[in-house]
Amino acid sequence: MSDVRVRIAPSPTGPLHIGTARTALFNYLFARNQGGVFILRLEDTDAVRSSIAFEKDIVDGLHWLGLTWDEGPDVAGGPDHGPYGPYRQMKRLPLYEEAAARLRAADQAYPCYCTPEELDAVRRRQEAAHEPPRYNRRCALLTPAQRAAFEAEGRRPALRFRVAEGLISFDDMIRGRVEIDTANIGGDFIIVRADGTPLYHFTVVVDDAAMKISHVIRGEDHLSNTPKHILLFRALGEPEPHFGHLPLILNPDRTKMSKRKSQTAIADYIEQGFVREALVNYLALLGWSTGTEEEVLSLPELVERFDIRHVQKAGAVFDRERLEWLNGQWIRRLPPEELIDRLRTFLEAELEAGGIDRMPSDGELKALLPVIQERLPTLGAIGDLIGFLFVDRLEIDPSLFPTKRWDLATTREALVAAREVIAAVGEVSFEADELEPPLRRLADERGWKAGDLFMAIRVAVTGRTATPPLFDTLVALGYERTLERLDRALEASNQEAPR
RNA sequence: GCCCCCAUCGUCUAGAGGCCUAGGACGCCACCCUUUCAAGGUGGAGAUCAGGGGUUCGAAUCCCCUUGGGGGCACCA
Repeated sequence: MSDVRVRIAPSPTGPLHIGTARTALFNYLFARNQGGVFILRLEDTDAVRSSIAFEKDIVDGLHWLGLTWDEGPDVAGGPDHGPYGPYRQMKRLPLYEEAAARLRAADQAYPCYCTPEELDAVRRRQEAAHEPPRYNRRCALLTPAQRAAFEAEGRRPALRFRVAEGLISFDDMIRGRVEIDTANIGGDFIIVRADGTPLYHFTVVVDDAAMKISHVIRGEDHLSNTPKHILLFRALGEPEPHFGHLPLILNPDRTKMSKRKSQTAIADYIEQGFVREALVNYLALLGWSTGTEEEVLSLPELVERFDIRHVQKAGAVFDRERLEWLNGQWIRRLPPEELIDRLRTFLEAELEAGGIDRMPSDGELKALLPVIQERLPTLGAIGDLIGFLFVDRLEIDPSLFPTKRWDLATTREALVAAREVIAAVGEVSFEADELEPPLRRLADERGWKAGDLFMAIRVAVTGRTATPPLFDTLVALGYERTLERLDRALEASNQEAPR
């Protein structure tokens, strides 16, 4: 085993985001490719916004994607495992307190009595003067007496980290050498709130150090924050990890992907019937490529080929069409039993929503599978595809009758004739191969185009113009119901246009 | 505003100085297959490699500038 240790550190302040999922995936691919360790750590120090429901969404979502981690919590709200626990920041408070005390004792951090309102006013003034927002260091050199005076006022101090002057540089695994002057990072920053809870930039460093994280792979939005982290690692006397900043996932307008402009919750993709194989495959190829022309790759294949040096530097627009194409690819690759298994949830939802009146049996699904597997862009499309087979009473949109190329009289005449032919085939030999020849013959005899006849039957028995192949559909419907629906369509069309 | 990052078809990308008349995929268009819809097959349109300067015998590839885009600058993560 290598000494590679990477982590995904989501905060349970929202549902699992597509960007978080991709960052998790890249960390996972890197760890597995290198024979390293992949860790899940929950950054829940924002007590106001964090919730167990979001934690569940995140943990479940990562599991759903098929990612496995070696250390951390396995279940929302449940225990965690691993030699560097606990893996929830709110349970690591003593660690941060200890680290903060050390920085405080070494005067690398100092208490700041400025109120949020005061800081806001300063920031506003700087903005108005076109100056970069930056802490004015009012509390940086307070005397004990001044501190006592603030305390007497009842002010509770936050703890601020002293930012040293100088140039910070590091070799980003994706971007190469990056240099940032600490004069440009906004001045001394707060590491512990007035209420004693620690802040992100601080906890992330304390934990990455404590958990011996070797490579920090995260989104590019953290690139500018990296000097803060490096400064903290140094102040704490800890070795710096390697950093790698992934390109951002973008909205169609090329801004950072957001809930407002894109669908960002993994749960929504799951609910719409995207399969994990496709989502993983797609996300891996957003910002990375194998360097070959391979496109459809499983998680193990991705692990095998992953190379962080081939990760793109520029942001990547999320292309839902391409995801859907990949989803179709993977649905077609699923073993039949597996597909049926995954379809069940979606059929149940369809039943729940009243789209169908009964659940198809496994046998029925299995028989239908060959014609639906290549027609499903998402699992959620199943109701649309075959729902008409499982409704008790079919409603036909009157605008579909007569069919496009025929008038009502011809349509009705055709249905009457087709009903006779189908009835003559009989229940025993009700098979696709038995149905097609006589119906073709019928069209021939009457001088109709077979396609027009088939369309009339299709609309009559399914209520739709696009369906799986007609004869398979009729067989799935069954002898009795096919005749019944033909009769009803004839009745309905009669009422529509009485002659 | 300041700092940082980035820049190849509409989109995701291949490209590590000559293999590039820039390749693939999605999407789009046409044709084939075909009872509809898909799937599949074949072909096509689509990028003067953001622009301009260098370096070099030779640049999409290296350097600089410009332009454009993005991100960061919280007692959020």
